[in-house]
Amino acid sequence: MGYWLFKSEPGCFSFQDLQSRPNATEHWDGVRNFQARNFLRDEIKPGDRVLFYHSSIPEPAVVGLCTVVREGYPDHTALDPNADHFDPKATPDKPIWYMVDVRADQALPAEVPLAVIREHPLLTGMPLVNRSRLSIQPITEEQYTTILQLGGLP
DNA sequence: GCCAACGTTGGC
DNA sequence: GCCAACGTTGGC
Repeated sequence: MGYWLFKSEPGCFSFQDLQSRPNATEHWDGVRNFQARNFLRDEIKPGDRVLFYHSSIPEPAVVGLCTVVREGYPDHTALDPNADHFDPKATPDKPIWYMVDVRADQALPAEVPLAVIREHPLLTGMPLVNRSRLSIQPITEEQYTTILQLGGLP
């Protein structure tokens, strides 16, 4: 099973937004970065665990837990001229961009702020610390379980 | 609002 | 294929 961290600006799409969706599921669309695309298309599988991270706010933090419910498939918003992340180079035959579907599991009892992650000896290898701009990040099982403990889960 | 990091674009 | 210019992200 894989472990991942997905970033989102809560003003755009928050963990609470995800929880409020039918069945708490949503398409994770709009990713327009090739490295993140490769993870979405090739590596992220149903059942993988995801940490939901809120970025670009005064105290950025991991706030909730999700599970992947559908593996990568073409992100049709790239084909829609009226969509925010329209890409004129994408076609139905060569969609370029991919998305997965995720389901919210639960909010962490306590948010885990970036400042805490930076200082924790087991977490300094997380991409958040060195590659903060990558929007879909692979993490280890140890990093995942450590964040859960910091967030108040057994 | 600033700035560092880094990804993308385009000229050659 | 290189590299400078430019745009975006995201922490502070």
